[in-house]
Amino acid sequence: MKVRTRFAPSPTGYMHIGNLRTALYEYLIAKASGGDFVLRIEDTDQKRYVEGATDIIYATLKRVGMNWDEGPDVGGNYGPYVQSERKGIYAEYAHKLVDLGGAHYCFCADSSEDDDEGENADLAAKFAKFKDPCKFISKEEARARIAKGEKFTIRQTINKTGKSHFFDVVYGDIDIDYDELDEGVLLKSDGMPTYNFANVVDDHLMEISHVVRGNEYISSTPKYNLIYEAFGWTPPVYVHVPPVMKDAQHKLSKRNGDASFQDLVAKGYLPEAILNYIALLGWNPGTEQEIFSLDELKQCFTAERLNKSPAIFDGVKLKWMNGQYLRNLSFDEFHKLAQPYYEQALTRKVNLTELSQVLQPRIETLQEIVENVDFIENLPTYDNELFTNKKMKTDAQIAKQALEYALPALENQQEWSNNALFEMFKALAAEKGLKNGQILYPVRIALSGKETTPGGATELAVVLGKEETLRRISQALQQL
RNA sequence: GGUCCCAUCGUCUAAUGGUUAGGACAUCGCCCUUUCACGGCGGUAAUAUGGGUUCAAAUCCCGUUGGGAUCACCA
Repeated sequence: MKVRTRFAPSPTGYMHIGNLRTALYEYLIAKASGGDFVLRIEDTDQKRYVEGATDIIYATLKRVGMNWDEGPDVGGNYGPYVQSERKGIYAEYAHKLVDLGGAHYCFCADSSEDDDEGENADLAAKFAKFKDPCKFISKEEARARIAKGEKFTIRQTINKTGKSHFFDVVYGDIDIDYDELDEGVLLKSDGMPTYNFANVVDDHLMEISHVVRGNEYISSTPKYNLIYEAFGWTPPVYVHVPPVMKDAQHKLSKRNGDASFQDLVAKGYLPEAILNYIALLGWNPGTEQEIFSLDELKQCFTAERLNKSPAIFDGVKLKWMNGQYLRNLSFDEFHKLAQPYYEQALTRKVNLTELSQVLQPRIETLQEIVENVDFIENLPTYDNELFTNKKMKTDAQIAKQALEYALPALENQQEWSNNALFEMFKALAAEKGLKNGQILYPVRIALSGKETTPGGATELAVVLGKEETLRRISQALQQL
């Protein structure tokens, strides 16, 4: 049997990290065996629908290279792939389920129109405890009332007692008492299905073989199995995954202001690095390899190595990993990705090629470019105390001397490259009886006004260009 | 509260009865070095807890504690 998985997000806003990880696992399970990855939009709750949300889903999946074989935009043999367009299908199956004894019509008032949350909870408690009184209304009577125009829902009927059992790839054998199961609404009074019904009907009709979803669905899985059973359908393989956490107590969520995929990209993280990092949040290959491309993940992913316990999202490690990806980029790729950040931070014309060269091994997110190049745009005012450095054996006095030597030497310098400048300074230091650092350190301070900089004195000189270099050294000499 | 699930360094995790409990991030130290990084080398650091079972338990069983999920006309 062909493996088919689906990513079935609700278009309610941003792409959350947890969602993306679930999508990744679904994609990998399918692709590990050459199966199909299906995209289905679950928009049965019109109240929560957010305009543009599906575009974010498309864009994110495409950006990380997770291409879907079937979906609303690309079509397929099992469409439509948007649930709101499948309304008629659910209604048909829901009425059929009533005939099969797996559901019943219910005429209880819609408590969701009630603003009082307390009453809402009371009603829920009533159903949980006594089950639904409407289940005793005969089908004939119910259909007569519906024919008269009375509002209704279709509610699941659960008459079984004892324990239900199912196997989950991650959690193993799970037993849940049928008494714990609610006779929940399957088809709402507006004719739309609830998730509880739509996902079963769609997963069956779309021939989904593996259902991958958050472990919060474990406790309702027996209800879905009852529906499969009533229809005579075969349930899918279940893969419930633990949540991605912000800390030990809280899930990662947009509501808490936690970063979404697009937030991270905007902060200068590479999509490949984000994907790599989240793949390892709850899964490991069984080897010590940590850096994986999507293709490599396809090669070695197995759902059996998925973890049971929640994983805390560690931004520090993601940063490290992003740094690894940045360093593995070819120089040209890095330079290209850096451009927007240069445009944002610099108006002065400088040697950007040299700048990229010094930045690439130093930064962990592209956003860090901005804070690293501030001194290039505007030389900060600095105290002469900055020239004092114990290890370099310099102070303001030595700096003044060193810069006085350096200025004419730089003026005469023809080849303005890192190597040439470095050789020139070395020779100058030797000639004047100074240590290399005693001349290079003051030059670097004069050029940057900062204690730490990306790159050394000569690299900064190349970045700034001859004219600006001379200007900044002269300025330093004036204040010394 | 009922039910279900989870529990190895600070964090992500490896070890499917026998390991000096391994790796990575972070942290600390050293080396490299024109500052800072990068890179290299090394250190600190974990089986929540109490009982069993076994020659042997991180690993199997039970309890405790801690945490999470669920109990919607949301998904």
